[in-house]
Amino acid sequence: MTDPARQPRRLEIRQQNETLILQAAEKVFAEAGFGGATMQLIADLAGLPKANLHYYFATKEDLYRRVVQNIFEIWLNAAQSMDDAPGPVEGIGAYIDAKMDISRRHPNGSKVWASEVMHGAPVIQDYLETTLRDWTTDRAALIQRWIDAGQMRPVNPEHLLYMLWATTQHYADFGHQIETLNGGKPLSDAQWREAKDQVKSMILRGIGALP
Amino acid sequence: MTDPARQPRRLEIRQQNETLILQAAEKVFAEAGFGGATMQLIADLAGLPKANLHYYFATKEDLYRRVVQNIFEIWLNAAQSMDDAPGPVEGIGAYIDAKMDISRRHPNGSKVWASEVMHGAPVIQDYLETTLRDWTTDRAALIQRWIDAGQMRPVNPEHLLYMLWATTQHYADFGHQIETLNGGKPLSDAQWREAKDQVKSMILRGIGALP
DNA sequence: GTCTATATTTCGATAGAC
DNA sequence: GTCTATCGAAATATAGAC
Repeated sequence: MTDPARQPRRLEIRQQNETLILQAAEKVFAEAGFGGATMQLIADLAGLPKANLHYYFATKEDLYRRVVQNIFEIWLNAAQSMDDAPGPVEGIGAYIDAKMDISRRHPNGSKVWASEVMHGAPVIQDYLETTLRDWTTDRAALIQRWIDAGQMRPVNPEHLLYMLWATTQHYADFGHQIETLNGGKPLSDAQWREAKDQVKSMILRGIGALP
Repeated sequence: MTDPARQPRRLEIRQQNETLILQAAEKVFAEAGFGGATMQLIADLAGLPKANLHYYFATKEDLYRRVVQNIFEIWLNAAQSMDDAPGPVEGIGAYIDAKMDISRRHPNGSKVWASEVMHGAPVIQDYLETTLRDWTTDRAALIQRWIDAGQMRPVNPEHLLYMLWATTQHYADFGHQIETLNGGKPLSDAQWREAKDQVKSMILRGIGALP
């Protein structure tokens, strides 16, 4: 009777349903935007009555905020790869690899983030001003140390970071356009490898870290 | 009485009001998304009664479609700069200059386009499959000729185009994030020049067109 | 061509039985 | 914790006088 496998505790039920709802919400918010998404669509995709969504998330905005926070944390974790590297080839190369992998595996999260920022970040402005600003300052300093050590050309670190974000996230946010230009078919495994190689090659050469 | 300056003809009234509505619509669609935008918000911004919008544009989607077409044509015109150039330094350099200028002067149009593509291009899919695909094929061939002539490294032309679009449009689409990281202030004239120089320098060196 | 009033639909959110 | 029924607000779009 108290076997968790047969009779899940309240907490486990809550976590399971929250995850289910969050996955459905990410997809619907990505495809329709915040304003275009409806609680009914999310509920249908999750296979739950609409009222249950309001039981787990008080408002549509609460649900949306959780979706945005998720992708932000995924990106922050991926950035660890940059910190332990001995130089830009390894550090920026690993960061590009990680960001490209996320664009492939979490395209919807990336789109929700992009949409949120494009609309003026009404919900996560505090993240931009605290966590993201601190992260950016630290990584700009790291890049500057590589420049001072002669490991790459003297570029503006902020604009390099913008280029890294823009280029890698483009494969998620504009994935539909890329797919259309690819004859209507998603990029294959080989094409994704090619994309990563091309992005790394052009950027690492662009900053003088590779000959 | 028939003086056009005092007594505008019907056609002129129509064009004036259409332009007024389209400008307001671009701003509202950019800030709220298609689903979040309301005809009332657009009407208020244009200073017209809501019913007048439906007199000039039958539906919200018709109005939206016109806004998306506008930015697309602006980008196509800007691409002329690439065609007459003797090589990648001049051609891609001029294209980056033009795209960066558009990101600064038409950030809302860029955001509406980005949002449309992110949501699967429900309204302008035919543009992607015809005009954009042809444009991309032609420019990829142009880049390939520069490669064959030894004017740049052998990169994948499509991925170079993606990098150009991503990097330049990022300054419009993620302008709010950039502004926040810039201390809450928009980029100054000097900072926009710096951005253009950095983007051109990194990309042109990345493709081996500059030493 | 302009504008007020309104029809109709749909949404977010909640009440209350189970 | 689940679900049906429903409320009240807000949206698109239109009717019809001017």
